[in-house]
Amino acid sequence: MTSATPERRRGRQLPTAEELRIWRDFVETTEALTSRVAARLQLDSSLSSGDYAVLLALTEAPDQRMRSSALAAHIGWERSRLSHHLGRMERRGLIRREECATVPRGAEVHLTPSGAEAFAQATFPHLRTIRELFVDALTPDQLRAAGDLAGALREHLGPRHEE
Amino acid sequence: MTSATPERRRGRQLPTAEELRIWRDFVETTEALTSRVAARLQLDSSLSSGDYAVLLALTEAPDQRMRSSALAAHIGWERSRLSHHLGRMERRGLIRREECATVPRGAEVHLTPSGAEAFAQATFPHLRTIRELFVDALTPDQLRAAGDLAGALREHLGPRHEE
DNA sequence: CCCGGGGAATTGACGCGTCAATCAGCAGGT
DNA sequence: ACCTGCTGATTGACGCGTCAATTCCCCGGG
Repeated sequence: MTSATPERRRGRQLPTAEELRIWRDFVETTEALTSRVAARLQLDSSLSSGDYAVLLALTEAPDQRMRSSALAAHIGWERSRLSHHLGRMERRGLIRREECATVPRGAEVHLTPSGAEAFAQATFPHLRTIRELFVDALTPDQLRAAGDLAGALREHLGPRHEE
Repeated sequence: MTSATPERRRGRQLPTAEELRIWRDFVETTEALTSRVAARLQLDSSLSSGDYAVLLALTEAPDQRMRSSALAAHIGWERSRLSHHLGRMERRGLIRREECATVPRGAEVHLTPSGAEAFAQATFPHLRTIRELFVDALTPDQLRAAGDLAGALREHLGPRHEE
């Protein structure tokens, strides 16, 4: 029996129809939102969100360069993902990879002038998009709630980081 | 602080640092969440979220079959995306495509027994995952807030659906 | 000197998404 | 009949992600 103890139906049973509805709504909406933001970024500047993340990190890095493993850790990507992405970005001239003197087998990622330029051009419209599609959609309360939500979800997620 | 112009600083300026922080938190967290849910689904049942969405729609469809355009509309996918995905699913024997008698050039997507079976096996652990990673992470208030948020964002997003 | 590890990074295969073409039938108009 | 155009669906090219090898180099033992 599925005890209807007031305190705890959580943790044992399946989600209710209402909870499920919220889940689907939530997922579909955030997916739509991020894909719209990404599409605008692409239109405005020919950069993907991934490009933007990399360029942002490099722009803020001392000397606009970074070891690729440090970069991966910084933006929370898997190494191989970054490697593939850097390959594509290098072809487009946004970054450059150089052998690193200090570390054996260490690659250093440099921001090129054209990469810096692309980032500089992109950032203003991108921030505006975030405001238009996210911030402006929400009341101050809802915005706070979004922050809370993210915190709660992340906290719940973080611990059990692998089985 | 952000100018408290009575009228509403919305729509003109860039997001504040705080708003931006919330945005990043929100996006990163939801991305982590959905990718974890997808990974679990994959582990438990060898289905991707896309597979699941398609199988769910077909399972609920009268006669477990559906015109592919209707299917695309139902789950909100682009036609070509669905086409690619159905190709992959057909190779795995989850669905079957047949020429549709009534409509010229119309393809009808059928759920195969093995597709139905896979869905049946997948759904219970998947719902449990949703409860564990999403519902259980939130208080009832936060859950409601998530629904509100989705509603507000979707509403703001929906109108200008494309130019 | 050779050999087994181990860390840093890359590579390849493959699934997944998007965009832009393309194709097959079925209008209508002239 | 012959273009024009429409809708439904597929295809190809390419970017993106993940997982499982693989490479390179260095280090510590034997």
